[in-house]
Amino acid sequence: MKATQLVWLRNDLRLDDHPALALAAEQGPIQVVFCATPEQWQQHDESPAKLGLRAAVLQDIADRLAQLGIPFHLLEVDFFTDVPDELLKFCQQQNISELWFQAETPLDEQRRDQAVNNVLSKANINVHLLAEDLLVALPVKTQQDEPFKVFTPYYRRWLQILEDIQQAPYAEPKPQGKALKTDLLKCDWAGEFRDDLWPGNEQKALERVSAFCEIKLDDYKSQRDFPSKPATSTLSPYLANGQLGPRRLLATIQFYCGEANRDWRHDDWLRELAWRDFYKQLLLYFPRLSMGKAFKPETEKVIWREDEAGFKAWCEGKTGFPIVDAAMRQLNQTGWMHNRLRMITASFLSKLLLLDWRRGEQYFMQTLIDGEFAANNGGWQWSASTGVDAAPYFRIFNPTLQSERYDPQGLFIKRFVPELKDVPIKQIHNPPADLREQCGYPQPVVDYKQARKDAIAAFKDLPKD
DNA sequence: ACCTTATTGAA
DNA sequence: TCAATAAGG
Repeated sequence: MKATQLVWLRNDLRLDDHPALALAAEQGPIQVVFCATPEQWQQHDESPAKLGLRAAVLQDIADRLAQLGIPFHLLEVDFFTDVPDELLKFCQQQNISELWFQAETPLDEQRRDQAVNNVLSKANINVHLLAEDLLVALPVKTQQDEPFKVFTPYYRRWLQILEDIQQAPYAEPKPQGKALKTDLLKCDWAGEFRDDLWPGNEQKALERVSAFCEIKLDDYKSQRDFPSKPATSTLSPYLANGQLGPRRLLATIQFYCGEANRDWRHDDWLRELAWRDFYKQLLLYFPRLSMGKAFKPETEKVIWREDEAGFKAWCEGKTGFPIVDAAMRQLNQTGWMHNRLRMITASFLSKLLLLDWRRGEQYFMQTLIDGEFAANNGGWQWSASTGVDAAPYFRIFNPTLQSERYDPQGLFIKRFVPELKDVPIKQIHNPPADLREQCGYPQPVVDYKQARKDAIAAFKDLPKD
């Protein structure tokens, strides 16, 4: 009789392409557990939308596991620090001696996993802690054995390694017996989310990957920067909860690039997946990133402004800069924001309002359905010029120019800022004062030229540590 | 993964 | 006036 293998799901909520599930199932019959930690999630600013999607995904998994005859258990405690004892208790009750899970890189998660490893190992439970589930989980290091601090060289090395280690997606676990009764899970912590935009269903997520690669991969590079066009994958909410596995994404890219006779290694969307790996693995080497610290120590000396009215206007999409406001309203209404707009709004907060980038980072986490610590922190520090491979401090987005370039017809603005729906194209990017008055649209909260000068001055001559 | 300003030469 | 280009934040 083979020993029962317990698979602990965390941010990898799927059955397809799941290393821990697949490898555990080779060893014996499996059971699956998820441990909710709602207080901890709140401390980490996880948004209601993200938790809502998570609950839906868990229900989908529970139902499908029941069909396969695989037992699923939902545990709940308050904090990560409560998890080791809860898992130990569960293993002892169920007489389980093998536990499988995949690493996560933020510091609190690393510490939780180490504690689980210690507590369960002491109780003679074998802990199989697999690598973080990235496309390239192996260390990607320079010739000097240092972690890369710039994306482009990281990406070159990453591509080389990826070619060597290419791994096919893992198959979904096989049926393990008669179907079990399905339970309705109790997830009091779940929040509202746009399930019309992101169904909490693994099959639909996988279909979206294929549809995106088949229809949009060719034009991704040329179209991705226009927020009014549906040119991006919109898969990030599924990546954040781990509803899609990285090998499945790579295999789908390779399949459709092959069909189109293109080299998958030059695919621009794959490059975005490399950014995801880049930011996640950085947390292993630079714990200060998980501690609210800037990557560049000298930028801790920047004196950020105190401006509650400005912050509130930014959050609510009432800054008087149409593209910024449209972007923030897209975030508030859907839980998602187009990537180009994330850069524009982050630059606006950290440079033009000169507010501490951590405030923007937090608001994004509290609102985004795809909020994910590594990428969110990485993106904000890039924008604020405090991070790895950061934009130079003087690289400040001009919201009006960005708007003219990437929303030339004002279509995106009109979709989310209805006050401006009748404003002519020529004036939509920066309407004159009297027209704003007529439309009931706010005047600009900052003077762009002056704000730009102030931002450059705030960063200039910082003492090097 | 940016923007401004100065300069030049053409309309 | 205006587009193209270079330099520098």
